Amino acid sequence: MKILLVEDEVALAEALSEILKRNKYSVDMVHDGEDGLEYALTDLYDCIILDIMLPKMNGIDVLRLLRKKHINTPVLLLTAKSEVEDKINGLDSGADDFLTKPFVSGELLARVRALTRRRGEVVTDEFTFGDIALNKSTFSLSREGQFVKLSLKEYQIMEMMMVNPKQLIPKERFIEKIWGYESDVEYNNVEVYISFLRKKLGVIGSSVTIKTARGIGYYLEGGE
Amino acid sequence: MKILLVEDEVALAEALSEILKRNKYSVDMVHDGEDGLEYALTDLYDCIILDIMLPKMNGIDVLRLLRKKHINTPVLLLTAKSEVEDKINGLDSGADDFLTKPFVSGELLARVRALTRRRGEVVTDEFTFGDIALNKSTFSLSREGQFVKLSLKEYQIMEMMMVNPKQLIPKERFIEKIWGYESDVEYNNVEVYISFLRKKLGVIGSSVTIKTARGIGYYLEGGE
DNA sequence: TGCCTTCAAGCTTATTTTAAGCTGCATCTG
DNA sequence: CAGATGCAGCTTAAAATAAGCTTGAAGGCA
Repeated sequence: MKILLVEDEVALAEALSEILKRNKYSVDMVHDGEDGLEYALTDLYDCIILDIMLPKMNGIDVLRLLRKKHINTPVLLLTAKSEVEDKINGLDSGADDFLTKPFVSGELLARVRALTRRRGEVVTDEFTFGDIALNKSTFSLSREGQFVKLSLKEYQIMEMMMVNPKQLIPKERFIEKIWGYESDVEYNNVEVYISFLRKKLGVIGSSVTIKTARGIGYYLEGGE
Repeated sequence: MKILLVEDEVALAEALSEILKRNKYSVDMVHDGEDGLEYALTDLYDCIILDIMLPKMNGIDVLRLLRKKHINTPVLLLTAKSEVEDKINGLDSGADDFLTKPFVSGELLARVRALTRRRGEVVTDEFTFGDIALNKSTFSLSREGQFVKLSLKEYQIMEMMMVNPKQLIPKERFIEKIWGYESDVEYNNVEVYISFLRKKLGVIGSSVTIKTARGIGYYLEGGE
């Protein structure tokens, strides 16, 4: 998910970029309106965060030109407090949402999320390996139309293995990542969930199996 | 509102055409890729429904050629289940949306509506999913002539789920979007409204259900 | 007043954890 | 080499915990 950030206050820009990156977006950052326009015209972005007050060309004009050239990337405008007219102009020029400075990071993220979702494209929240697919939006495992629902922990464990299948994952790693470092859950707990998962793989008749590496951990196999 | 339907399975094509016509679209129907391309190039259509597997020329190629000739009519691609690669190819070639076979008519209509709306003109005030419709201007849920009124919060929650049904929505997301980021309403509040909505879905006898994903959130299911 | 919203409490149900007995491999010993 | 021993992991059932549901009541707003 690629975001273009157009903001001239360098400190703020850096901070935002940092927040976005930490949330798995890849961010391109420019500091004036002309650059913003040029980058945006590549139509490479899933979302554009655009300040209104910018050197060389203001955000509203950038937005207007973009829309004229049929770049319909969702745009989130940043406005200084209470510039109501800006908001109205922005809306008329094709902005999708506003954020009034100052704002908290959670709000920014929520809006970006909303904008990128609104496009309605296909959401492939799916990992696949061998003959199975792990679906994030329904927390289920499937194979050829057969489904089983997974519980949260089951899902997390399965996801870890499917991110890079065939990769051996030590039991500690599961515990660290899912339960946290200072949790004192026993290894047996992981074993229990592996057992649940094996059963569910059987239910949908998958050829994928969870292999045990004695003394170490688990990995996925099968599907070739 | 004019739609081009390119689908080689004649029975399916007839059925779709019937559904679309009943919803006030005028439909042209062709059964292979070459005809599809030729018709589409007239640029007469508001939306093209395009199967991928087609005789003479496949849907992806048709789409690619169209886009190359700057025909930007919104295209809804029909893919067979689990052809993930098709989806990726389709997206790259300029498709606007996908529908995976088999699908229900409500979903087809909703997507066509979304695609034709994107162009600007028509503003529908209804979301549909499965056998129900959510009416934006009357704040009501309906199924085959039966109505229930929804309160504001009920409506907002329902709308969020109907925008992309089957998509799991975390409770946080509801709270962020409906109550605001810094509100400290409890999760229980969402649960209460979900409970209200379930009751109202029951009242109109809908087959749509709100599924719980424990520890995460909710999603709509049903209608097939 | 009447509806909508929120909160709280008790209840129900699912998930998570613990614990115990079993299985099988690997090593040790006679 | 056979049998014994021990460890690691597997599986299951049951207990503990957590999440979610539903209802009723209180407060707010029109």
